[in-house]
Amino acid sequence: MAKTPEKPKEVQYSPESYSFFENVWEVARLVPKGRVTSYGAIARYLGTGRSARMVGWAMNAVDKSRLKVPAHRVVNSQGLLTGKHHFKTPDLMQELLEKEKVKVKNDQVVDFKKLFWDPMKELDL
DNA sequence: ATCCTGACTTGAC
DNA sequence: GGTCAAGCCAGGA
Repeated sequence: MAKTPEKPKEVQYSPESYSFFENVWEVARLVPKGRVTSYGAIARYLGTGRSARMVGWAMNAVDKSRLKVPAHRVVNSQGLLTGKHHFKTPDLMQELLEKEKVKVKNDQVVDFKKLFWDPMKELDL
């Protein structure tokens, strides 16, 4: 299957699943070393579907929550380090990735497709 | 309360 | 391969 067109299904935005941010952090923390994932993948895994922006927002909240989340392993669907500018230093994200043997060229993850870690595929396997 | 912005994604042109 | 516009929801002014 190439891909699923779409199917938002029911968005579980119940008071119970209000821990959206926590879920994001949890999933992000599950990303293996040397792998990367995308905001949309996490969002979809959580069932939010198109609200991938909130994932990024959750990352911003990470710093506030003092939780240890490898935000550098989360990039956009293109494999571009869009969030690098929000790190302590703009180059920190790339350095962290390179430290994990992830090659980054021109703010873009090399072999992103290969290193891509899909929570839905890996966790729901 | 409204309005604007944003670490995004996808479809259409 | 590009660019443009719309959908998404939470926070800050």
